[in-house]
Amino acid sequence: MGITERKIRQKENMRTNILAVALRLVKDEGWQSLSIRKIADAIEYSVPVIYDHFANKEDILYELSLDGFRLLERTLEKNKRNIRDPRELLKAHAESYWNFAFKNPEYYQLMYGLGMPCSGSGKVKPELNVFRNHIGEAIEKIVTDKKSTDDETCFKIHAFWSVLHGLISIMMMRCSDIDDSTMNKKVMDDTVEAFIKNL
Amino acid sequence: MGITERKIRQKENMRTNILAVALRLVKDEGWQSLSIRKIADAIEYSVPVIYDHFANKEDILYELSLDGFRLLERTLEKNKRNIRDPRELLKAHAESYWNFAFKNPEYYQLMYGLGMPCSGSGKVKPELNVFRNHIGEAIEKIVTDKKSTDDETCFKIHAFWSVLHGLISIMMMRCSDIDDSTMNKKVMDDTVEAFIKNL
DNA sequence: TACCTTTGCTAACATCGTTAGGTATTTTGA
DNA sequence: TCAAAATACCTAACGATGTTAGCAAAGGTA
Repeated sequence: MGITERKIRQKENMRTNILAVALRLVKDEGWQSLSIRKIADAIEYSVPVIYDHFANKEDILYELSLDGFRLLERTLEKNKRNIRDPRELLKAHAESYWNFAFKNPEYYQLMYGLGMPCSGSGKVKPELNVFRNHIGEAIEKIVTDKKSTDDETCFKIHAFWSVLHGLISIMMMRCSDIDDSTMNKKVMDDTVEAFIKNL
Repeated sequence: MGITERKIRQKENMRTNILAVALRLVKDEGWQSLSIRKIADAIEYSVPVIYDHFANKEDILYELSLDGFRLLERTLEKNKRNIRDPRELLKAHAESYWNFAFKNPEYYQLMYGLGMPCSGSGKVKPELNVFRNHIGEAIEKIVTDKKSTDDETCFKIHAFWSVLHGLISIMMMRCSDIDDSTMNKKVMDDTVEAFIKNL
C-alpha cells in the first residue's frame, strides 16, 4: 500500500508546509499581519484547505510556539550534554536562553504572549516548564550541597526565570533603545553571577 | 465667549467618555474583543465620531496605557511622601508595583504589551521610565552611602525592574496556576529582601 | 439672507476568520 | 467493471473588523 502512505506523507507535508510558510510570513511581516489568506496564497492553495489541517488560526500559532519550545529545549539539552559543572551549566543555560530569545524574537514573543493577539485566552502550555525543568535541574545540583529546603530551591528557580524573562521582555519592548542593548546583557551576566554566588 | 468654552468642554467630555467606556469594555470582556463599534454603541454615537477624537484604535489603547502609567505613578509618589527610610521605600515601591499589576491587570497588560494586539509596532512610551525614576531614586539613595559607580547603580535598577516585571508577567500568563499565586508573592518578597541586602 | 463651520450620520471599502456547499477526482466494495 | 463512498479542492458567502468618503442638518457669522 505505497499509495496511501504517499498520501499520508503528502498530507503531513502540507501541514508542515503551512507551518513553515506561516513562520516565514511572521518573520517577514510580524504577527500582526499574518492572515489565513496570506498563508493560502503562499502555499498556492485555497483558504479552506488550511482548515483541513488546523482547527483555526490560533491553532497554527500554538503549533508554531511548540516548535519554539522544542528549539529552545534542544539547545538546553546540548548544554547539559557538554557541561558537567553545574554552575557553568547554569551560566550556559542563561546565555542560551538569552540568545534564543534574540535570535528568534518571533518565537519568543509567541511562546510567552508578548504583544500577541489572543494570548490571554489561549491554552495553557505545558511546555512552559522547559525552563523550570532544565534550569531547575542545574540549580538543584548546586543547591543539594547546601542546606536548603525544597521550597527555597523552588523560589530560586522562579526568581531566576523571572529575571531572565523580565530582562528579555523589557528589552524586547524597548528595542529602539540601543543604549540598553549592551547594558541588558551585562545586567543579565551580573545577575546570573550574583545568583550563583548566593546559591 | 462662554459658548465656545462649553463646546470645548463638551468635546473633552466626549473624549474622556470614549476612554472611560473603552476601559469598561476592556475590563468586562478583555482586550481581544474591544472594537470601535462597541465603543460607538456604548457612547450612543455613530462610529465616525470616535475618529474625530482619536486617530485610530491604537491611539485609544495608547491613551489608556498612559492612564495606567499615571495611576501607577500616583501610588509611587504617595510612597515617596510617606516613607523616608530608602530601604523601606524601596520595599513599598515593589509592593505597590506588584499590587498595581494585579489590581489592574488590563492596565498592566496594555502598558507592557502582554498578550496585546499590535503592541510591537506601537509608539515607544516615555512613561516606561516611571519605574526607572521612582525605583531608581530609592536605589540611588541607598547606594550613595556605599562605593558604587553610576553604571553599577544603573544595572541594579534594571535588574530590580526585571525581576518584578518578570515575576508579574510570568504569573499573569499562568493565571490558572493557583499554586504559584502565593509562591510568586513570596519570591518577590525574598528577592526584594536579598536585593536590598546586596545593595 | 447667504455663507461657512461644526456635528453627526449612512453607507461603503477592504480585510479578516470561518464555513457552507458544490464539483470533480480518486478509492473502495461487490 | 461499475456504482457508491470518500477525498481533494474550489467558489462564494457570512459576519465582524478598522477606517473613510460623502452627505445632511444645525448653528454661528457676515
